[in-house]
Amino acid sequence: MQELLTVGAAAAESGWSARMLRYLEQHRLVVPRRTGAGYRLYGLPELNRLRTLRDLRSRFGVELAELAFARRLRREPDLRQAVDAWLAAGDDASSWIEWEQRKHERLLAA
Amino acid sequence: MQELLTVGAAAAESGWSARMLRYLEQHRLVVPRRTGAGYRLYGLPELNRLRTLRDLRSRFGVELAELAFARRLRREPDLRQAVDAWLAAGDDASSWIEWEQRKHERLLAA
DNA sequence: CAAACCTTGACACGCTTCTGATAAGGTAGC
DNA sequence: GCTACCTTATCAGAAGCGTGTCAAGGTTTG
Repeated sequence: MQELLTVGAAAAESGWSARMLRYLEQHRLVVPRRTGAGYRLYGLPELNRLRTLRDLRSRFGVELAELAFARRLRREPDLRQAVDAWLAAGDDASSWIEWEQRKHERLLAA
Repeated sequence: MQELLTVGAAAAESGWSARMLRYLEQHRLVVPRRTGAGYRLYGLPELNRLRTLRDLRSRFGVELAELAFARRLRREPDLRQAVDAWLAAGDDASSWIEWEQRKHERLLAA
């Protein structure tokens, strides 16, 4: 029982609120196991996951939906390819094709 | 002047509304250049981006915020690494699918 | 100059996410 | 058997997204 924290203790330990721990479980982001009577029990792996998740959010402002999308990206090659293509096409006017085209268009627009 | 469309024409051509074209520009997803007086001018590259963006949304249900996040992922190595670490640590993968599925069910329920 | 565009800015609506609060009831340990 | 915790369920509210719409004013062009 030393390493297993109940929800309130895990909340205090991890910096989340107990409410949020339940929310995170509901969305299967951090799922603790349960005691016979249904109490949540958080072990070291869960606590680590809670901490890193917290870090992701506070340092980078990452939302949960965005994490889910990153997940999709790595397991759906079609999607990943489509997104990469789209981003590569325009992300910073870096493409000289586009650059050239703009030059010509600018001449025409004068 | 043939290839450069003003916002209304580009809207008609691409299937977005003019309002959304301005919205997309505001979020730097598709940024047209401007005429001297400030009119937006959409060329072929922009029209293509608009079309492929529509495709991304309809085929994969990608939201704009998610695309923006994908863009962040390729620009911010710290972020990318942190996210990858989190995803790699996430053993129980099946749960994430469920999360996404709920979202799609909600979208379909219209 | 008048019509038909365009500009920015704002308000508004419906929907989703995240978070807290509160209620009604079960469990553990002294 | 009290007390302090836990459970689920529900209501509430701030903030953001995707859109439409309207207002006040500039531009192009016939």
